[in-house]
Amino acid sequence: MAEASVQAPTTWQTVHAAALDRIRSGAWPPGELIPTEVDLAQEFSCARMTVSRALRQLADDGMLDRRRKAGTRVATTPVRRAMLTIPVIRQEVETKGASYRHSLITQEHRIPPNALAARMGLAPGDRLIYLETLHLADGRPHAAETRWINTQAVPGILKAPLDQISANEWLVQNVFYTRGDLALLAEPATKTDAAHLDVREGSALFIVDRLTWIGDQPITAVRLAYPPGHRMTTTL
Amino acid sequence: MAEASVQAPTTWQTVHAAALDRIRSGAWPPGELIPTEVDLAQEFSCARMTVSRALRQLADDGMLDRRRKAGTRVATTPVRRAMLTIPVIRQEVETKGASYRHSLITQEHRIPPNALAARMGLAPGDRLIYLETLHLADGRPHAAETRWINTQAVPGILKAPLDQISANEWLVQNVFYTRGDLALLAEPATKTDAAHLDVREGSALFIVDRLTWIGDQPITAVRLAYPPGHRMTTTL
DNA sequence: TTGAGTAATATGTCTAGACATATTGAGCAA
DNA sequence: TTGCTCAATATGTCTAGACATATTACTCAA
Repeated sequence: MAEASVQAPTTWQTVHAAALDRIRSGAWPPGELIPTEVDLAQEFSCARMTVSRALRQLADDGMLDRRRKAGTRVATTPVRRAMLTIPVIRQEVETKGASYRHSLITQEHRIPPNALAARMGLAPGDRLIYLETLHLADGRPHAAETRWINTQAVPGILKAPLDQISANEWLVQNVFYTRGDLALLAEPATKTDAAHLDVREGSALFIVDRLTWIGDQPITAVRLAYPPGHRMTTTL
Repeated sequence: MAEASVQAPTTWQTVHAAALDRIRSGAWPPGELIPTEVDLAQEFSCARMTVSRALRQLADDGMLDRRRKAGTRVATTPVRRAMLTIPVIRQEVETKGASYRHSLITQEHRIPPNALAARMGLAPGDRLIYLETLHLADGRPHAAETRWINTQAVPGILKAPLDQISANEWLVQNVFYTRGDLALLAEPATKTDAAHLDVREGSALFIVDRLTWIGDQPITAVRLAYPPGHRMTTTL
């Protein structure tokens, strides 16, 4: 029941693949101006929008630089961009096949250190919720969390049973942030870290530092400390 | 010369913004099925493709899950994805306003450790180029690089003057990889790290571990060690 | 020579209609 | 009940033409 070979329609994926191939093979070197959408549409016998869709995708992925009138160029620094997914910790643990549990160590109202208050744009003297939580995978320490929450931005948190649902999860489920700053770094374990994670003081910890906002209102500042051996991985 | 207020055309950005607002405000809760493209097109008095463009953008950003026939739902786990840009180290240094320099410490052919050979899928006994490079910002250590290069995949590297141009830069300019695995972690400084970076042995270093491929051929494996205090930052 | 004004041009987007494709769910048969 | 078939449906994509917009390149006057 073989169909006669009909002229297969050109999809944007076809153009995308062809263009990517030309970039990779060096036919279109970095910095080079590539043919216009109209030319490519003619070459591939398709509509200009089809080409546009393909090139936009490549531009989104950082392979091309596009500017009106100026045309489309191959990116000079082939952008090496990595997508890191920042999971809810429960998921992070459970996708490893381990069982998740968390334990609330400290919960109190406290005035944040000046540096943090400044970073969050708070008036001096403003109190925040301060939480210390230990996340466990199969009963073993997975990460130690230190968190400050701005109750003015998230009043609902005051009624949340944070010993049952972690602040991490509660916030993800209840609050959409509009902006977040993320920093990854290494730090030696403090005495507290060492006690929580059951490692020696001064051990090299992997730290995820995050500050999230709704508009210009700070919601929460988190420091997640992972014990030695933890790897945050991704594919480029 | 004020124009009479003409019916402004609805752009996909309008729909995008409106949809995002509904998601954030909770009008479209997580997991909820949102109206179909046809309905939204009617609501916003625009073509279906305009709505489609807007929703596709939101889906790309992880805010929506779309499936044919099943419809479009608000993502239950609002994927928090961070884009990390992995810069060429020269750029990383120069955007800080510092002057870049690198120094080649070791360059030799060597048989890689078994673990690495396995990870790269090499036959036992295959030799690679082994490089130790120190990257300097304003003359001070910025990062210590340990790199293995597969000459079979990149024969051109043999002719590159690696004391003048860093392997990092040479590879970025000359080789397109098709896939890369990236890991971020913390490690205590080895004796070698300590000497290169001028820190105490055992200090908490931020490590970027990368393995890149062309098709199924491994190109290079890199370990970049950053001294304490280094932060890799991004915005979500 | 310089600067202002203008035409040319490549990308960005919208439209309206059409067909493709995956998936669901209903109806029917074993 | 279980499994199969088929119609319904929402998204995915293509087309052809039109207008919008940013930016370059050119022209001409001060």
